Amino acid sequence: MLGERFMKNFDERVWNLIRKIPKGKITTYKEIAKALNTKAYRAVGQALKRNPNPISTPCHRVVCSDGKLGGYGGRSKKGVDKKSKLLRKEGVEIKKGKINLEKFMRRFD
DNA sequence: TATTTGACCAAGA
DNA sequence: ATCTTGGCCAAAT
Repeated sequence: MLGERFMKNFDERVWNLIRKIPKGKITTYKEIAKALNTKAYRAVGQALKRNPNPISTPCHRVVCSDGKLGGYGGRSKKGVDKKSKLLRKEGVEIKKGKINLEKFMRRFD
């Protein structure tokens, strides 16, 4: 994308994508990497952890490819619980700690 | 410059 | 269903 040309670094591209996820939808670390034409799944997680602005960047909408939540605010149980709550409040169903990806995934085609 | 560190992923000795 | 392993890549140390 031409718009991407002016992006500074990897982290910022990740944050920008996340801001596009609407309430009630989620995406995975892998999908983000794919959208950026890279295989840096892990680096995506790191980027979220380094998220400078949790207010404008809804990092709770990013989960693992197997439907499990992944981490939030360091990978404490408490953080994940919070992530779970936020998602439910937005309408995302979570059964047995997992999300139905088919149903809630936001794709970046 | 080199090594270490992850909020990951997929396959399975 | 859970755990281990090797691979992956950018940032931090």
